[in-house]
Amino acid sequence: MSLRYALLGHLAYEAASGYELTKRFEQEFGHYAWYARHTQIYPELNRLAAEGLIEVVAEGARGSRTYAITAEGRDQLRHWLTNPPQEQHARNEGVLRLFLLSSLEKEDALELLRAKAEECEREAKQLRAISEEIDRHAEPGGKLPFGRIASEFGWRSYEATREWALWAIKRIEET
Amino acid sequence: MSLRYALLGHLAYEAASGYELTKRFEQEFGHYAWYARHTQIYPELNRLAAEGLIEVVAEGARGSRTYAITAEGRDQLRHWLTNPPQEQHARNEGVLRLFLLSSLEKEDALELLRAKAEECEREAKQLRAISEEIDRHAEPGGKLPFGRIASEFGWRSYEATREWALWAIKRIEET
DNA sequence: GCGTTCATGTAAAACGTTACATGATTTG
DNA sequence: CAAATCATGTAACGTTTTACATGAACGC
Repeated sequence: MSLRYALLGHLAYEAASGYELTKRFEQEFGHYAWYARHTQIYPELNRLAAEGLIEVVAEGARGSRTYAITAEGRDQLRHWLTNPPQEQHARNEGVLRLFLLSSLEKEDALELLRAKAEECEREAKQLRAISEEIDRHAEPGGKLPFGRIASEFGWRSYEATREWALWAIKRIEET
Repeated sequence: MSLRYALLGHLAYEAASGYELTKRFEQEFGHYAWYARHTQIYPELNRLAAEGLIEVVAEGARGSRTYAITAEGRDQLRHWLTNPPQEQHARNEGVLRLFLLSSLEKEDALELLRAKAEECEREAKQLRAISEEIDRHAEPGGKLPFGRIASEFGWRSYEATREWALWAIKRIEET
């Protein structure tokens, strides 16, 4: 069910083709929020169009179709966003791996944690650079670019994970 | 495929029954790392046992079976943990909702962000209290309790999300 | 002894991945 | 004109959810 709202959300920000949406799902958006492949995206776009939540607003080269959200789609998206469920759960392989580290031998765990801390540092720096780049190019007073809120969340998440990994290294070394 | 390693990881830390594992998946573990229901857990435990990766070490009241990981299971878990994939993606409805906020009207978005920031503050405090509680009860020099690494990750994640929400509120208010 | 919690299971439906498929347009 | 990329799709398979099901033990 979430996939359709992920798609509606993208299209609420701006019209796009299935191909363009697919690429976005492969970037920060799919990295933190919701990942999907083109094989799931195209059929869902067709269903959304059949239900009148989105519509084709342009056709381009190679059979590409640009979709835009309809008023009905915007209503449903708004309803979903403003009615969050009480409980929620995750399925994140990266975090799962971190949680299971304590089942490894001390040295194996420390090695993986050190590698993770370094990876997080690299990623945080990169996303911070992307954030600043977006800010430089944004016209002042214009709408907050879609990727901007994601990149900010991304670097803060990586930074928090890095600090957690450093804490875990210390705790494990103490034992 | 991840579910089996989540189960092996739990059992590598300590033996448990399907029922106990189910409860853990409903707590922090399922909240951040990997969520599963009993309807998925019990059949997978039976498969793991049939493959010799875990084994029944005790039978209790009401037909409960306590499983422990075998040497073969430990090998496979270690192999999985020490060979992480290059790319990884998430499917997290909570984060998805945050990412799509920018598609709402300014006031709706601000209201949700404020609610989120408060929720994160509450949760962070609670998990921090749980972390300290675990530390108080742990014997010094003993192994790092399984939930300890999770609760630390949890409160740091909530805190980072809270700070991000506060940043987003400021950015949206500026426009 | 009655309601709750413990403890496990199955089957159908929904969702997501992998493998396969096709052809148009652009770039060098 | 060949290779890369753009752009969409289908079908089989695997994973996860929902709905249904059963009975034992515990607390009052």
